[in-house]
Amino acid sequence: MTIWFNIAEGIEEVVSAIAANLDAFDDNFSPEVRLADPRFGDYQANGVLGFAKRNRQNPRALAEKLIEALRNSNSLDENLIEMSVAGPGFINFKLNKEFLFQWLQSYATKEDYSKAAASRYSGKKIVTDYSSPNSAKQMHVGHLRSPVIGEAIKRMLSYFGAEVIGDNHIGDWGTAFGKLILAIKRKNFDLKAKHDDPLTELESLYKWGNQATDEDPKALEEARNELVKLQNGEEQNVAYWEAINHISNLGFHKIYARLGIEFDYELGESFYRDKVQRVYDELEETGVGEKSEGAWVVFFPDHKRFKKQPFLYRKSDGASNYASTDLATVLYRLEAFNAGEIIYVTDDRQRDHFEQLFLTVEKWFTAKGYKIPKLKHVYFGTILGKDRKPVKSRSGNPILLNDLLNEAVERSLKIVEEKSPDLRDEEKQEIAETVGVAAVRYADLMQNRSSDYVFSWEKLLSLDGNTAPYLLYAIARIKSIFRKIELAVDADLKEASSLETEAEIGLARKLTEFPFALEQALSDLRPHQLCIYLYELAGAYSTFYNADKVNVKYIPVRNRRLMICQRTLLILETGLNLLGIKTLEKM
RNA sequence: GCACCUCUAGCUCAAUUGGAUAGAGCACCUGACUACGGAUCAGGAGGUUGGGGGUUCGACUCCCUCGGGGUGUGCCA
Repeated sequence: MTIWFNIAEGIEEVVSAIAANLDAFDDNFSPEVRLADPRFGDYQANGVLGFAKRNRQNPRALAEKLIEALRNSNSLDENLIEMSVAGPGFINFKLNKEFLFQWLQSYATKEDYSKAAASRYSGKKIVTDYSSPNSAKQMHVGHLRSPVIGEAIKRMLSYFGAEVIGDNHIGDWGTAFGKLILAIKRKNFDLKAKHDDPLTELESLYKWGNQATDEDPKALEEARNELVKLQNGEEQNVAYWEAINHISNLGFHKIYARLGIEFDYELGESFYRDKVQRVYDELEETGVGEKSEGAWVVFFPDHKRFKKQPFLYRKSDGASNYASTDLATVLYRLEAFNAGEIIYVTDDRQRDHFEQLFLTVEKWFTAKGYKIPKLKHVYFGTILGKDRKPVKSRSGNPILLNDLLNEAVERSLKIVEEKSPDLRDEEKQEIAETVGVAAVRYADLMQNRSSDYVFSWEKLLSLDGNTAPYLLYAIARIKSIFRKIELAVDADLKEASSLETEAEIGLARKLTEFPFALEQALSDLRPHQLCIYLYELAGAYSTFYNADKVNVKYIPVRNRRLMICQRTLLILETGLNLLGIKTLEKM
């Protein structure tokens, strides 16, 4: 019998194949194999219930029929997997310890894992669009989720074998620059002079410009003119614009470096400024776009909302907006990258925009006969304060990302000094940096992305319970055991006896669930599913660690426990790496 | 106004997408071997899943309705 990497999927296939040969079932039957409550088994097939209902049959009898056919076929070795019918028609599968042991031996190395996983999405080409901050503004807590979630999704897709491009679609073009240039000119700000904190100064210039244009229609007119001059390539404004972006990008990349966020491309909105004309032309030529109230828009007569609320892709003054550049971006990603799929990671306030964008692309590409990439909006909840309003610090400004990370690292350092006073100062500092940054990232990732995000220092900086340090600690203890025994963590362990204790079996069972958890996280693009799994795994390890001593004298027992430690380490490190979180030797 | 999202233990969140007795962390209480790192583990207490109705073998999940909170809604991104 095959020892499948993803067990649920393996059972699913076997059951499907058997059902296909039974008269009682037809093509509409799907076994729906899921993880089961441990009281009943390891996996359960729920599909018989739904199928019986749809066809007005007795589910229990149908399940009996299916299980009998399964037994007769010998496709599942009953010495490895026990099966039974329960309740109204569930089919339960119980893996015995010999199966678990064989699984652990079949998938032993990093290469075994990545090879098994990479078959899933191989051949797919996917662009992930994440972070995408606006120039001339500092990143604050509101900018945390997109890069953190986006990086995790990119890495998971890549692990599954897809060819993934990470693109940072920086907001470096648009009306903000008119206001900024206005402010620079009126305040005589010297972009080339030395400034202590240039990005902060740019941000306050922008605020000044924004206020001025709000209060004074003449200033607004002037800002528009500056923008038009920039868009027409006027030399001085282009020079301002370049300097502004240079300063911004330096600031952004300091944060990315700290968080370990990596992009393949950073094609900002400005990159598409000479590509929007084609969008205008093609939308007009195909009749997808129309002129309305002076602007160019797309209506969707069949849509309950967008028949009245159009997608505005060219302003009445002829200028582009972010809809224009987003449209041009989709086309570029199709033609330059041959993207089969594009994933946007932004907050949920942009849901309407992306829905309209996707609908427009569909109409437009259909009319032109272009291949339509799969378009997905991976949205996340907004960051709120305790008052349910967008989060602010005491001064009224949002908390800066850099300050948040500094605080996290500081708190971690205190704990390191308390728990591990013997380490060198340098080492403590490095550990604190890793732990602090990991805690913040994990706190963000462990929460279902689509719910709103209530910011609290306490939550993002927590170091107890379901947090990154808990996972890192499990890793540090495993490594410590191997150091003590003076054995490499990937040493080939012969003479391992088969699993025996409750804690060993519990941990082994959890280990085999990794592919299922990963699949689940990826099917919905929800990294928190992986977090939940890793936390449960670390929990099962801690239970095991406290219950069964690893370094015992009797080698067959010691080796089987070491083997479980190795697999736990492998999965924890792989999983955290997929989430974009660095791991440690000691802490 | 219209549309969408949301409401689960004191707090912060899960719940395998309609499955079996709704689970974790924090906080609180009780315990743990001088055995490999106690940033740990074992246990306890804590629930009318916002209210009401419906669909069915089965509902936190789907439908209706009422209420609380939030977001979006033609020239910001």
